[in-house]
Order: sequence, then C-alpha cells, then structure tokens
Amino acid sequence: MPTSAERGRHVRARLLQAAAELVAEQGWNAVSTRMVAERAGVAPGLVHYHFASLPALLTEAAVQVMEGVVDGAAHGLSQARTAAQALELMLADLDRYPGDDPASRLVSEAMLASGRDEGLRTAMAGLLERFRARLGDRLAAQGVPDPRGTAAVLAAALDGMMLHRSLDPELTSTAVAPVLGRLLQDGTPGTAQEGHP
Amino acid sequence: MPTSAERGRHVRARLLQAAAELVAEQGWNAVSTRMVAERAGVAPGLVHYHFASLPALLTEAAVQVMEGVVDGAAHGLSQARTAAQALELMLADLDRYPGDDPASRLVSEAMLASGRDEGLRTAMAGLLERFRARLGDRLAAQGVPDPRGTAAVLAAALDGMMLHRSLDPELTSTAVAPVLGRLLQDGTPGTAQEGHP
DNA sequence: CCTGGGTTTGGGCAATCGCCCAAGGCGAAC
DNA sequence: GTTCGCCTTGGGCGATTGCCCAAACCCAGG
Repeated sequence: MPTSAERGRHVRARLLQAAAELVAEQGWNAVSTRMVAERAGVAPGLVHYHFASLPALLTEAAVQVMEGVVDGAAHGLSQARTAAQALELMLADLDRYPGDDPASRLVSEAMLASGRDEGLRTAMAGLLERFRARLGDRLAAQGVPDPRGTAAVLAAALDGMMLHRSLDPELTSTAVAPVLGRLLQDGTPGTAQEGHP
Repeated sequence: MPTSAERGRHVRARLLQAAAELVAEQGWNAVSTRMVAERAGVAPGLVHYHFASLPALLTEAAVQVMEGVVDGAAHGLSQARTAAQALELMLADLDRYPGDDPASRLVSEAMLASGRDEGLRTAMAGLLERFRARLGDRLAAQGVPDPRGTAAVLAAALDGMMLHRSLDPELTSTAVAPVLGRLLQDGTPGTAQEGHP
C-alpha cells in the first residue's frame, strides 16, 4: 500500500514525463499547464502544487531526459576499442535520434529555450561538457590528434546532422561515415593550420 | 508622394521585419499578432489585413531572412580559390553568426518550427539544398574527395557549432579550423570505410 | 473516533490570445 | 465635388493562459 507521499512522487514523475513529451510535440512555449495535467491524467491545479512555475517544470523535465541521452551515448562509447569503432557507435546513435523523434526534438527545443532561461543554460552547458570530456578521452586513447578539439567539433557535427536530417532524410549514417572518418586520421602537416588555444 | 498601395507595401515590409526580430527574441510560438503590430508601429488589426494568418506571417518573414543568409554565405564562398580559403570563408561566417545573434536564432527557431509547418519545411529544405549545391561545387573544383557528401557534413557541422557556441563561447573559428581542415584532405585508403550511396 | 499533514480537486481571477468587422481616412479618377 | 477603392483604425468575440485558493479527500498516529 503506497503512502500518500509516495503517490505524490509518482504523480510528480508522470507530470515530468508528460511535460517532456509535450515539449517535443508542440514546442517549448506552446505547452500549457492544463495540457500537461490532462496528459498526466491529473487535475490542472496539481501542476503548481508540485512545481513552482511552468518554466521550472519544463526545465526539470528537459534536463532529466537529456541526462539520459548523454549518459546513454557516453556509455556506449566507452566500449569502443578503436577510433573507427567509436565513430561507428556515434553514428549508431545518430540513427537512434533521427532528428524528428521526441528525444531529438526535446534536445533542440531545450537548446533554443536555454537562450532565454539562465538555469536551463547552465544545466545544458554542463551536460555538453560532460559528453565532450568522455568523447575526448576516448579519442585520445586512440591517438587521434587534438582529441579535445576534435571531440568538440564532432559533438557539434552530430547535433547539426540531427537537425539537418529532418530536412533531408538521405543524410544517413552510412552517407556521412566516410566523410567523418577523415576527421579521425592523422593530420598531414602543411595542410591543416595550427592555432588551437 | 507615395500612393496608398505603396504605403501599404511599406507597412507590410515593416511587419515582416518586426516578426523576424520577435521570433529571434521570444521564440517562434511566443510571438503574437499584437506584439508584431506594436513593434511595427501600426494598429493590431493590420496584421490580418496584410497576412492570412500569424503562421503565414512568421513563415514568410523567416524565409526572407534565411534567403539572405544563405545567399550571403554562398556569394562569399564563390570567391575562394583554394579549399583552405573556402574553409576560412565559411569560418568567417561562423563568426558572423555566433549562435546567440538574431539571425542565428531565427534560423534555429525556423528549423524547429518546420517540423510542425509543412510549407516552412519545404521552403527550408530548398534553401539547404541550394547552399549544399554551391558549397559542393566549390569543393569539387578544389579536388576535395566526395564533395557532395563533404558539403552536407560541413553544412551540418556549421549549424551544429552555431548552436553549441551559445553554450560554449570558446568554440571559436580558430579553435575548430585545424580540425575541420582534416575534412578537406585526401582520404587515406583503408581508414575511411566506403558506402556513400 | 478524531486529528493532522500531505495530496488532490475544480473553479475563479485578470490577462492575453487569434481573428473578425463596422467604420473612417485618404489619394486617384472622373 | 463626388465617387471609388485601398488602407487603416480600434474595439469586440469566445477561447485560453498562468497562477491561486478554499474546500474536500485520504490515510497514518494518537
């Protein structure tokens, strides 16, 4: 028999999940408290009992989902034994998040909303930094030149391709794999200029 | 002395510009007809005289701005004489659109809104295709391998870095230049796998 | 049985929303 | 001077918004 406090925590979790779904479907600032309550199957007033405000609910919901995405990608990455394998695993993630699925949209919506919400911005910057660090460590272990800078560019490229994919479904992982493979090669002196701080 | 039709066109143009500014500042679906009218300095009712609906106004405003961005970048690109120069020009554009400026935000907002607006989606897909084609032609003329695929990845990487830059200001053009430079080198057989359709 | 604290309900508040429309302003054509 | 057509105004419509709150509810502890 669950105590009332436990039932309350369950309702809170359902509100968070409903909020994450709706942000992905309707857009960050098209989500209303009543929509969230309806999808969660509770009365409208409950939203402001469990959360201080609507932005606070959306921010907590987005951060929760994105932590799962980053940790999932980083965990898969830790099993790679070569640079090519790491790239292959990252592109598998690109297929898991095609750009028009709920998780991808949630991330994109949060990225834009972070420009107007300071708390969300710092939370997301922390997540990005964590992902870069793990990816950079993996690249360094494989002897990739400038692992830290390469990780930053690679992370950005993945995010960008996620966005572009919804405009061009042919931007598949097999299409971009040979191009990105060049990123992981040794730099040929003279062609690439120096200057990374 | 401007005729009334000419004054009408001028008001229409002001509404478009006000809409573009507000989408960048407040987000796609946080813009209201009354906000646009106020910034344009006209009565609220005028919005629905010049435009069929609010989404129609926002879509036309966004497409207009993005055409300018793409044409500007493509035009600058056409002056490059080497692959390294082309990369340099593209990174200069990255500095022009740091990710938290009005134009960058407008593009990002439109990219997300395109998932919920069919007309906007096709318009943006056309713009992306146009930019890729020009970039691909330029890369092909410099002997870059797989110019078409490289252009697609490069365009996505630029968009992604634009987004990441607002989370990490240190992601400057000088930081990523040496990394991206490797993309333009000849592929070393054996390291990059085949498979581009 | 009763009391107390956490949870839940549903309605109320003022504000804002997209869209509409009757009415007026105003230069061009006659 | 009168008529015509485009442009413009400001208010009104019903619906929806975030947030609030009095009251009911539920269950464990005394």
